[in-house]
Amino acid sequence: MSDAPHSSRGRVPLPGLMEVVQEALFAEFRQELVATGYGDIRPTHGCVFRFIREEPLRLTELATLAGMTKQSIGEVIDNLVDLGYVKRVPDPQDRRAKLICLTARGEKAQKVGFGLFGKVEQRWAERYGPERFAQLRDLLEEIAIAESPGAVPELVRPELASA
Amino acid sequence: MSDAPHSSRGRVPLPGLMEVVQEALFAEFRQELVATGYGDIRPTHGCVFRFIREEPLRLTELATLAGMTKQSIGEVIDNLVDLGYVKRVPDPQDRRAKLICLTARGEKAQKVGFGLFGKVEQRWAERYGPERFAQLRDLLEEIAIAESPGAVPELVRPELASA
DNA sequence: CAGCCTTGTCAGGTCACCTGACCAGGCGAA
DNA sequence: TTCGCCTGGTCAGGTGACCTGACAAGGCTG
Repeated sequence: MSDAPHSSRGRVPLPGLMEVVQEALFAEFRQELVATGYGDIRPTHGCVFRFIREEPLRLTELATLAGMTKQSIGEVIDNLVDLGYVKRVPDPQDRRAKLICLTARGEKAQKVGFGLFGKVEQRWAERYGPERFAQLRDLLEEIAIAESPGAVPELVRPELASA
Repeated sequence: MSDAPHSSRGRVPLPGLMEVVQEALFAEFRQELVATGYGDIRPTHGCVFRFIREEPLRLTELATLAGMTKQSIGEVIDNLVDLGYVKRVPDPQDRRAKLICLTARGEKAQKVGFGLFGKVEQRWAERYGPERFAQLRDLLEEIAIAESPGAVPELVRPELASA
């Protein structure tokens, strides 16, 4: 009782707080995605859509970028192939390798998805104050780069975020 | 190219950003926890430690608070019983029910855990600027309450956060 | 062309959840 | 008081998203 606003006692642990906010944000995105007709895209699929751009990537490269094993990424890709969002194309440079490419449907979905991230974020910015929200994002970006170098390739390789 | 700092293009999607920050924060907590000798406490166990205070709770109440099924919470409790952090005590009020109580070891672990959350947060605050960091927390709290009423019982029932 | 490294796949395991079925015990109405 | 219904907890089994280990097909270097 009579805790100062930012004292150490009586505070909700920050990780839990971040988790509920992140979940709410993602849920709103997900809802939009479903409403747009892409309900078959699950959160796990993000690890593929995030990284493939103009030039396709190999499964192994994708695994490294996503910080997952080849097997796990392979399973996600199997799934996306079944759904018609990506295809495996034999790599002309190396007969062992396969290039993972977005199909036309996949490219469209990716564009829609990135657009919805922006839309939801803008909505939240208006809801909670553009200035404060911009500060939130700036600090989060700063922390992300400082704490997890390499975990945010889009920040290190900005060409990845150009979609 | 020549994007304004906060334009909609070329931005890392916010949910991903939050995820890496949250993960880094939690990893630092986890590391401290291990270093303090509580390496056998896994992230899943949080759903029990978070909610039990002076008066013990029933499994069902715990499940509701945690937003999980009775079965899932039951499994977590089984595990914590094996580790010696909690015990099941028959409820004198209702012979069907069992009260979930922290053992002495469990209470100590809980106290240490909450302390470490505070410690890590304070370290981050110093690292990134106490003012900015306090603003971050404030906005996150505001958003959490607004977006997920009920998902942060500690904010709604502040007595839960008094440890 | 022999031996080693890389690419992707197959098989199987784990962890953190879930649903469905069920029993023991409480409780209100007949 | 006892019958039928509701509730607390457990047992059994399933799923999704990862993991490790083993391996064949193909490239690369001496």
